[in-house]
Amino acid sequence: MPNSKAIAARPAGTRRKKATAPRGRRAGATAENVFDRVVEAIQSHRLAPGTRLVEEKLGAYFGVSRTIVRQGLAKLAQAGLVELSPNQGARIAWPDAKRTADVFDARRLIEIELVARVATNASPADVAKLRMHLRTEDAARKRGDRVGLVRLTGEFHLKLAAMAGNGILARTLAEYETVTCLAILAHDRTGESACPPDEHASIVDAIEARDPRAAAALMRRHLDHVLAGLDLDAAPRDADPLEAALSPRPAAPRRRRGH
Amino acid sequence: MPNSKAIAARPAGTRRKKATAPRGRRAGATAENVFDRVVEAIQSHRLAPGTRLVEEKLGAYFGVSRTIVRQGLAKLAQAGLVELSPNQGARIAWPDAKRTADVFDARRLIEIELVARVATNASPADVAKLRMHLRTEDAARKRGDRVGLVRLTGEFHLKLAAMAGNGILARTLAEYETVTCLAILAHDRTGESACPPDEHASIVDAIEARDPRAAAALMRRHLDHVLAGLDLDAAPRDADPLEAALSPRPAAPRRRRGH
DNA sequence: GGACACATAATTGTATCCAATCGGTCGTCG
DNA sequence: CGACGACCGATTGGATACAATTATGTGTCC
Repeated sequence: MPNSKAIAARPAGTRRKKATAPRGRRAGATAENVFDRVVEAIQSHRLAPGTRLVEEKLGAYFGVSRTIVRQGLAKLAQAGLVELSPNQGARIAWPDAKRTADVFDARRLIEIELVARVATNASPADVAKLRMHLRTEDAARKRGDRVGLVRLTGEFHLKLAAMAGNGILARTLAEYETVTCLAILAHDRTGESACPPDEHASIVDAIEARDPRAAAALMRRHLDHVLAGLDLDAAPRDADPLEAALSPRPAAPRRRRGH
Repeated sequence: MPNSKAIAARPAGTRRKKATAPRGRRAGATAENVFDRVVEAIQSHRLAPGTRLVEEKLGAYFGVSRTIVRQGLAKLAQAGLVELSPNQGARIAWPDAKRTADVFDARRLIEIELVARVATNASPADVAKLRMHLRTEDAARKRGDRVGLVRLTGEFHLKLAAMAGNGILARTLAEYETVTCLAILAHDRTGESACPPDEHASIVDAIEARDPRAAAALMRRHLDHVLAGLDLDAAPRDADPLEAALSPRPAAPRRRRGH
């Protein structure tokens, strides 16, 4: 029996004390929030594949009602991050070998094309943005911030995709990216299989040199390397049952969207 | 892949009379059901882009509670078929020119590759299945069943994608397909822009001949033709407000699929 | 000791209720 | 006569209550 309430969950005035009181919408306690936090927890290796997600527990952790949790879970399921079986609740998905291979195959197809386009059309500003990102990645690496690094290396691919100008493909790739993250979690053998250090840099070099061929080839090799780092035969291992995996967030980057 | 359960319109009596009545789960009255029926209504041109979808109305039509309707709408929104603005409810999406172009771009990228793979690997059984499908398409065309034809031409692409063996890409393509359908609805100038009659057949020919290059080229041309048939400058026109578009049994005969 | 049957607890699924919000209407005032 | 503002109806957003279902534990019988 976890110490459910223990988490100083909501920083802002949660105050759900009085049922008759402002029972209306609480800003910030939305389904996207649940989604983001679970995604982040996955990326941070705090939530392992296979973990059971009980609605009420999640609600307690996040300080929201089951209604909201449910919406979040639905989104997560749609994104393929969570598996939702009829009367048995949700658990973090465990991408099997086939699915993992398929995702990488799909990414290869899409990203090779996108990076070539970027290499063809990228503005100096774009290149600068990528270089800046690389520096951030390096900083995280130096600092030994593995969690941050995982997130950042993922974002690199997303930024690249966004530069290609096709919103739909970028969105699809974002989905794939998260599943990739999950697959890495489920199948990494070293516990360390983030993207190899310099490959992103080489790709940016090729982009700056306006060499689509090279950029495409590098991207392909890069993805192949990441895939090669996985052990697809790994059997599902038991997951810690939610525990305090989500509760005490260290200084949260917390995206404050809208404005 | 809509598993249309051929919903017999609920006997309008929504029975919210007594709370003690069979308030439990009614098989077949699920969120997927709502999703499928709306998708089908879109494909059947019964629901035009821009149509406002009022939760309670939908619920009445489908004989389900708002809870279920909302789940369905959430899925539709996730799939990009419905736009969900914060306090203003849902309406059928109206893909603008950019979005439409992006979808076609994405489809080109993916389908060219997939069709080439199929042309490389297709078994005789696969080819037979495609030929069979072509016959069904032809039958619908001969019979003047435009609604059925729209659905079938879409399914052709889906079946092809499934044969390529990558489940993820097939799923992504399925999403794109539905959005394509929406775009066609929103921007067609003739009211008749289904896939040109013989192009599917040529593609199958190329597959049977095991000529990936040709298959890819034909697919590209095919998609370009469909896109060319659209008038992307078309301004949003007002949509009939849901009307009896979905309701029990208005004008539309047929439907009643399954058995 | 093991398997089955039943009671019980935990959890999910759905309906319903109430507050919040939006859009429009009407009335008042400048 | 037009503009602004307060009401009102319609509709969405969210929490909760309760039914349904699955999971778990216990006792009995073989």
